[in-house]
Amino acid sequence: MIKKMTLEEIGKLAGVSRSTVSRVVNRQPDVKAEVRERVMEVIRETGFVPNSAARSLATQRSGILGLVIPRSVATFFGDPYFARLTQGITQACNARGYMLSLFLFHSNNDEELLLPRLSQGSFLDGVIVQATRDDDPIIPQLMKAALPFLVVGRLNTMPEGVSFIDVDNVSGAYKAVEHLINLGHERIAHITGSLDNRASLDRLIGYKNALAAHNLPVDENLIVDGAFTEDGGYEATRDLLPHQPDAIFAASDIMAIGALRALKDAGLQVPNDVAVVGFDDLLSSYQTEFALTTIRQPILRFGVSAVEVISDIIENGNTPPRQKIYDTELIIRETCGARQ
Amino acid sequence: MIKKMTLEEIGKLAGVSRSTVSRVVNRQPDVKAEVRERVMEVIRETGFVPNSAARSLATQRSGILGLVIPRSVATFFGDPYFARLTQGITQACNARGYMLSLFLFHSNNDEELLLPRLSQGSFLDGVIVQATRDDDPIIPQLMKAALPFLVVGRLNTMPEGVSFIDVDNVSGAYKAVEHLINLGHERIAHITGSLDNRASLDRLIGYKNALAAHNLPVDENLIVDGAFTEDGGYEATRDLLPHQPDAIFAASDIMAIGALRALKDAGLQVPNDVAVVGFDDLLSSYQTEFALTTIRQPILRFGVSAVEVISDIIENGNTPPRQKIYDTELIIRETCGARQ
DNA sequence: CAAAGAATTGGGAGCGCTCCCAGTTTTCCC
DNA sequence: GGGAAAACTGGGAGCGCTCCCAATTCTTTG
Repeated sequence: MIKKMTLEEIGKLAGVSRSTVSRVVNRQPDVKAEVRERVMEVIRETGFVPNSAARSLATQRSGILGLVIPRSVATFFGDPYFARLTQGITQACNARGYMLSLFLFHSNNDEELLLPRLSQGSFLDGVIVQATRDDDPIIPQLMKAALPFLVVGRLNTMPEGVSFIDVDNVSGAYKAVEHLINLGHERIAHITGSLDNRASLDRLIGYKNALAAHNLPVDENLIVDGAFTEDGGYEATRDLLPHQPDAIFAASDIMAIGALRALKDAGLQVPNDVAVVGFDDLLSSYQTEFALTTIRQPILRFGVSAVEVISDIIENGNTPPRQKIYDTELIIRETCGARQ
Repeated sequence: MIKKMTLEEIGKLAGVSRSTVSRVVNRQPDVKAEVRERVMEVIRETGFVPNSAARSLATQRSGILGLVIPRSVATFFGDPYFARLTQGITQACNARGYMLSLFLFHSNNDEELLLPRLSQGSFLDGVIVQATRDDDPIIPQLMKAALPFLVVGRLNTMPEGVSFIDVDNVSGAYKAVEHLINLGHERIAHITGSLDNRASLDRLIGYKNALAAHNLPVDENLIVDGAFTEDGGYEATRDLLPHQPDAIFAASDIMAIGALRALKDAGLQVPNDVAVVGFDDLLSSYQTEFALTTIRQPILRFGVSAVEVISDIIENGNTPPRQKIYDTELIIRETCGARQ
């Protein structure tokens, strides 16, 4: 069991003052090399780590970032999206010396109780918030507090002056559909995610844009909601089959898997009878049964980038607001038929 | 934008001293009702929240718990197990007023750099650590630091005096297999998880115990490693089929899904030709294609309980070490055939 | 060799809170 | 109504650190 030391005590052991030890700990230049070495030695021997509360109090900085998952999306926390995002964020935090504090709101009550503590207690230097429903009070509340924050994803209508990072869902969907069109498909169906969600909406727009750009008609019978679940994708595909699509673009890989399964059960060949393209490319590690062509979102880099942006905001203020949109990448595997 | 206030300033506004405001904020009894009300009013108006660094410095308590995912298991972070566990933990943290700090170690370097800061900086009141490989240095390091901690899961050989909570994998597996035996099955196969893992090992023991208790032979051909993945379960099942099992107990639901798929592809009926039982019951929300009989682990409650135990240790010390083992529950659905 | 300048070091003050103790006010009871 | 006890309140000290400024030591240079 290691005794907790103070700067003062370390100083005594090394025969210098509190201030000098502080300089050594904080890597400030004005210390004679020989003295620095002596102090470092004592620090090494004692395993001294400065008290973070005292440091925060003195510097008005905590070195802690918050990751806030609002109530309205906390139920999706099991989604691999969050796992990856969190991995990216922690990776970047570790690299930059930030600690990460996780706020998963389960109830209204949680939000009401925690939000003020979180935004006012000067416990956090900045916050990364997952985008939520437009009418969620979190973002307005965060704006009122003088706390730097960054939204990951977007709302349908984004308040003025808010920093965010997001993926270009419109162009991602466009790429997927254009790829199918280039392969000669004409009756391209779309399985959407839940449409209360900006990402789903954007992917739908991209789908329609691509059809329009290639003079293909939009057939509403070929657009079905799959609710972002595998079963939803399965059911949607069953509904789609009577309308004879020759390709399906699913707004998520999970739904694409459901679609593939439905096609298999219906005795259809992929990609010969029906081609399939998904969206996300988050599943690769879990699911290799199908070699799914998909649109890759760089979620890991996304998390890393979130930390970079928020720390930029912390250092330099939120003007102008940072608004970054990441590109997606078409990953061609086998379900689209391009590899035959 | 709300100005950050101090106790002193709130006191001035309410016409009382710093100390009285402190008493009100901390719900101490010795304040006249009328004064208390006046102070509360000012706090409400100003949205005052006490500075947490100052409070931590004075009380030597941070109100923050750490959740540590060691490097050797961080790659599994996408597993729904962690999502659920984290949900349970955050839920309990929110309820008890703790903040949660997440440490996901990605590299050796992360561990070496962060562990001392984490255990010595008096930044955390206590730590919940996911169990890891036996030779991982985290637990020994945590023992050396004077920081309360609790292990979730178990190592193969658990150091003396360490507190942990775990699920009774042996009896869970026993229940699953006994259920199959009671249904009249005799050639019961077992798809194991990765065997470098205590949980897999324990489930294997439970499987063997149940066979032994009912005088059934252990046939090594009926025991195959499925590596905790769906594909692993699929492959394992293909390897199993030549040995004609009449039932399969998979050590995780994911592997059970793989098994079901393999059986389907082989043209076998479930449960008539082969019965299947899984383990976990964590997938229900994602996957409803098969009504899988399984052994439920109460992971959510597990997370909640972790917070309770660690805060008990924080308050009352780690003697005697807390060691709790949670029971599992057999969930009978359709793949076992009990419902026919 | 002295004076000026640069490099290094030490110590006071203060960050905002809690805790303790010494007042001060109120209440109670004979 | 007076004294003791109870209830309440205020202010000093201190938590361990950083930041600033003054003091000291070491270099340089004319």
